[in-house]
Amino acid sequence: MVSQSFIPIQKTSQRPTTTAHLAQTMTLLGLNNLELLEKIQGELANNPALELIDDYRCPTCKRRISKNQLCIFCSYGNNPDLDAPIIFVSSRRDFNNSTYLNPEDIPEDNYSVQKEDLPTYVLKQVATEISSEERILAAHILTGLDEDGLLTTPLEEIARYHHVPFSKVQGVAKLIQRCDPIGVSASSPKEALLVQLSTIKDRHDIDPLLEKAIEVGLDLISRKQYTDLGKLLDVNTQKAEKLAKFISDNLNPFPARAHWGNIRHQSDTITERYRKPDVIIHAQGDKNNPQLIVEIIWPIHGSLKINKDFQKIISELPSDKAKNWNQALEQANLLIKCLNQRNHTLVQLMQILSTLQRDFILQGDTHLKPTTRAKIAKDIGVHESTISRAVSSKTLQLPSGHIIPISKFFDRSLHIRTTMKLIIDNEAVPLSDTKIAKLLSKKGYNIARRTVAKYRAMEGILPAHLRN
DNA sequence: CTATGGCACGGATT
DNA sequence: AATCCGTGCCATAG
Repeated sequence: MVSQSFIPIQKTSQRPTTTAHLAQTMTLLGLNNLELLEKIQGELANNPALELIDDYRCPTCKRRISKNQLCIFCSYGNNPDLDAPIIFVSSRRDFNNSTYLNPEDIPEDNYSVQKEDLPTYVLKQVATEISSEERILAAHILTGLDEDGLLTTPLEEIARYHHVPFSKVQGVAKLIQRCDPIGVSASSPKEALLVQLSTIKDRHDIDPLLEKAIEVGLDLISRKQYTDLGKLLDVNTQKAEKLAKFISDNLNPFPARAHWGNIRHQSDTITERYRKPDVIIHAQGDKNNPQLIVEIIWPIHGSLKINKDFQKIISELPSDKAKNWNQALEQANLLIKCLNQRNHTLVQLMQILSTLQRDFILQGDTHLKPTTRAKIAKDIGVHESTISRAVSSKTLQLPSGHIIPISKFFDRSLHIRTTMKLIIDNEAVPLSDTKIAKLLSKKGYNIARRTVAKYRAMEGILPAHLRN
C-alpha cells in the first residue's frame, strides 16, 4: 500500500535468534534516546568487554565519517526518487555541541538545550546585568531548579545561606524570571504564569481579569471547570472559557518545557522530560514539494566495539577461570547486536510513517491518516508489541519545530477533531452537534452525533448554546 | 421538542 | 488481559 522506494539499507542485523536476544532488543527498543544513553553508559562502566572507540561511522550504513558530521551518503542519499523520504540514524547531534551541515535547514529550536544546560543558558543571559556577588546568588537559584524550570528551594533559605537581605535575592530572582524561558525560577506554576503575563502586558493590552483568573482560579482552569471559574470572577461561562483559552494558548506553567506543539494539557499526562526529541524531521528543497529528511537521534559518538585486548586475555585464560568473563563477552556482543536491531527497526518504522504521514508532517493535523500500530507491524513484518515499544515514550520534532510524541501518528480521530475545530471556528451561528455531524459527513467523516459531543469535550469546546 | 451529558456496552487496539 | 473508543439509550434542561 505504501510505495516502498526505500534507500537500500545494509542488512546489518538479523532477526533475533535467541530468547535473550529478543528480550534485550525489546527492552532497548522501548527506551528513548536519553534512557538509551544512560543504558549504554551503564554497560560501558560495568562491562570491561565493551569499549567505545574513536571510530566515527555512520550508524546507518557504517561508512566512516568525521565527528559531528552527517553521513553524506545517507543524509543526501544518492536516492534518485525525491518523493521518498531519506531516513537515517544520526549521531551528529552531540549532547553538548552540535554542528549542522546546513544551519538554515535547522529550525529554531529551544529544545536542543539539554536539561543540565538550562542553568548555564539562563546564567549567561543575566551575567552581564549583575554584579559578581549577585551572580553567586543567581547560580544558587538556578541550581535549585527542577525539571520544569521551577524553583524548589525557597528564596528565604538562599538569603539566609548567603547572609544577604531577602530583597536582594528576590531582586535577582525577578531578573532571572524575565530571561528566556520566561518565568524560569518561579516558585510555582501560578507565579510562572503571572510573570509571563506581565511581560506580555508590557507590549500588548490584555484583559485585567486574566491576572485575577490565574491568581484565584488556576486549578479550576486546569480542570476545565469554566462555569465555576466564571462564578468566581463574576463573569459568564463563555468569558471564563475565553480567558482560560488565552492562558493555555499563550502561557506556559512549566517554563523549562518549550511549547509542545498544541498538545493538550490533559491534567497529568505531561510527564515528558525536557529533552531532545528522539527523531527530527527536516523538510528540504522545493517549498511546494520538499523532500523529507528523517534523522533518528543516536545518543553516542564513536563505535561500540568488543575490546580486543580484553578478548585476547580471556582467550588465554584457563577455561574454568574464563567463565565469568566469557559471559561478559557474550553480553557485550549481544548488546551491540541488539542496538543494531533497534536502529534497524526504528529506521523501518520511520520509513513507513514518514511516507504514509507525509501530508500530516508538512501540513498539519487535518492531514493525519489514522493508522494503527498493528497495521504498521504487519507492513514491516514484526510483532505489534515491537511497534508499540518503538513508539512509546519517544518524541519527534516536526519541520515546524514543534515536538510531538510519536504516538500522535496513531491518533485515531485527530484529523476529524481538527476539521471539526475548523468548522466551529468559522461558524456564523453556533452549530448544534447534529449539524456539525452532518457537515462532517459531507466531508466524508461519518461519525455519530454523540461522537461529535465527545470530540468537543476532548478539545474543550463548549456546547452550542454556550458559544456565540 | 431539541440539545446535550452520563452511563454502559461491545468491539478494536495495545 | 487491560484499556481505549465510538455509539446507543436515557434522563435532564431549556
